Amino acid sequence: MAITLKEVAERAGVSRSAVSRTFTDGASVSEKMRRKVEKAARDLGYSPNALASSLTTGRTKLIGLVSNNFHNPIFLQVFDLFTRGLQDRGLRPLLVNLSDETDPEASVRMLRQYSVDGAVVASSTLSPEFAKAFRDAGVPVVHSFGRHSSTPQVHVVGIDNVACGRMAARSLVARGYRRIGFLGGPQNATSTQDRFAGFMSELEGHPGLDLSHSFAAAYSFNAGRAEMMRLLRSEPAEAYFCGDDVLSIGVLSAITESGLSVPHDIGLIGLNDMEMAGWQNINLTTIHQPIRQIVNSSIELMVAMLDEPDRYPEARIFPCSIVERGTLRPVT
Amino acid sequence: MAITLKEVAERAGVSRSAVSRTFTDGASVSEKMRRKVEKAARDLGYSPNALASSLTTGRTKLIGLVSNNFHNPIFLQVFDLFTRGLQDRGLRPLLVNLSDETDPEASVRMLRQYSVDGAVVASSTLSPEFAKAFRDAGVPVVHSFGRHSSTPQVHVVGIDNVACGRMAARSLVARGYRRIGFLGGPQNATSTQDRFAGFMSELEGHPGLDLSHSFAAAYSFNAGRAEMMRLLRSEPAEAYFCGDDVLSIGVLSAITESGLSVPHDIGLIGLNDMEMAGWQNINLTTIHQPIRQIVNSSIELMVAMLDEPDRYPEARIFPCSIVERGTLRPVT
DNA sequence: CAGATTTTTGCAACCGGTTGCAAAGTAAAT
DNA sequence: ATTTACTTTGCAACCGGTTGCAAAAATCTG
Repeated sequence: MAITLKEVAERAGVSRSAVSRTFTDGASVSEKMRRKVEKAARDLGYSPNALASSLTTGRTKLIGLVSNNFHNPIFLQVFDLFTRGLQDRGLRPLLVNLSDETDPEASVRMLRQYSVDGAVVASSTLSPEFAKAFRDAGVPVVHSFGRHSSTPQVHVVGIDNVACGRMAARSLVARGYRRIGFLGGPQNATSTQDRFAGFMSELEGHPGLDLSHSFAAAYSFNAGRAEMMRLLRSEPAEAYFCGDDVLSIGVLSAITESGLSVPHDIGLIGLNDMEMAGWQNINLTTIHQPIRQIVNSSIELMVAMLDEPDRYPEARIFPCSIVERGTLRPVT
Repeated sequence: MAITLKEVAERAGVSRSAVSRTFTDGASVSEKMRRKVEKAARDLGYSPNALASSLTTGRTKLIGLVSNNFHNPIFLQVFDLFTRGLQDRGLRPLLVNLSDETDPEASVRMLRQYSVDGAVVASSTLSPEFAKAFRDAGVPVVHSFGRHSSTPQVHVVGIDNVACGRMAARSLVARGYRRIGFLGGPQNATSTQDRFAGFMSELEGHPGLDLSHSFAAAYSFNAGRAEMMRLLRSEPAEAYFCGDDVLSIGVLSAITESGLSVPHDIGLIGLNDMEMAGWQNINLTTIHQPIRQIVNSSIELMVAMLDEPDRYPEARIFPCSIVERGTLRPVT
């Protein structure tokens, strides 16, 4: 077993409180005492037990990092940014993989058992109610990549997917496309729904367009490719707004495999601007989602909430912008 | 604050031990008592504090998941498999992102403070000494994707990178390539070193070959592309064994951008068989690394070690195999 | 039904820390 | 040298559980 406070105290010939205090900053300890204790601690190789102290302080510095996006490459970056950002602030990410779980109950219970100081729900597909379950259980929560709302029930950090849908629509119209398709991710994902709604509402304002839409089974290469293959069997649209980049790349693959070319035969615009979209052999025109800012802002909010748990729920929405690459024809 | 054992005990009119026992399986409690306690617990919404109990039981069910590979897409799958596998066994992954950290000391200390039951080091670039530091600190550890050794100091699960290098070499020779290059990942990564050693040792047995080698700055698209661009400025080899798939894809991009074609002008073989390698617009010939088995086996080993911490260190090496796709010319 | 055996329960100490409070020690002020 | 004010230290209770042990209750035997 590891060295305990008591052993250090005995070795240094002081009380247990004295040892505790030298390892608590802001506590009252004389220089002489501190040196004595630190020496003993060093000799013994002592390091304080964070969990035992959490019992009395009520703080574990554990943060639940809850996600169901373990298949989309952008989430590797998301995890990278979250773990580094949290670590830099002395917080520890306890990772929860929801896979197909949609019921928050089990995760909430588990995170409460481990007394996490807070939870970050990082998902563009889960509903606001999912995140709310954490709040209701008394766990401070921020929903990253969550659904935009002007009156959120929990802290939300992300983008306005409806506005993104509109932006994509405008850019297709501006390029003179008339037969326009929406090829979304899974239909039950909030991000899909919002992008779809924004896209369609913008296009409704433009008469004479020929609109269509369909949904892929997942945000994945294979789902995008399969759905595009299906669309190619009848007459496809002139241009598609795809649910996200990885879906777009599958679509791209399907199109070129069929002997058609992009953007000559079919135009394509994605969303996310993942690293791969910029690879020269993909070169996807897409809408940039400012991931780094979203993650950092989420962490800031989380940290703020640790001091002020009842902070009024806030939505932090970051603007997106189109990154012009090679999968849409130029503006006429 | 959350409901405590004591409150449940008072409500049920029984002792605290009784409550504790109903939530500890294998403890002696009568049916009547159990029902009484469970009712009270339900009424109050009680769930036991895992960390408080860890104080006496000495088990937290926390497992440190330590990695420095937050840029290689295959690690998203690795994290997915690890988190799910651990969760399924009632264990909780505490994620540690090393980024450029190569000194284990800080991570070891941190994980000890949180009393993790064990640690998984998931990295193909860190040295065996890194993992050993955990063992030396009394933290049961398994090194996944670590360097193969017949006398390992800690449990290692992965592949034999030397053998993979040889396998790649043989396949290039069999296809009649004579001017052959090794284009590795970062030179200080153990996986790079081993693949290089195996590759070269095999080729040395074949006289009359023209060998070359170089190393990319990282296992990344951009590093691969940049290094290939450089090689293309003088006379490139006929075929390359690339450090890994994501590197290969960058190399592929550089080649086609230069107006050359694969495998007509230059052949390419990667390593990992990541999902992307199978995408029809990439179609990379590569060596398959059985990630799922490696992760599952690592978890099994970890679980075994929880009961038997002094288990003799074991190396579990899984065979790799070539996946033939479209970036090498056919065997002559 | 008494006695022996087994099961269930509560007491109290413990896990590794923290912290309010009062006593002891130091330094400053008179 | 006293008094006053402030700092440092230790005591003891507490955080939320677990567990060995012995007493109490239930069950089994003959």
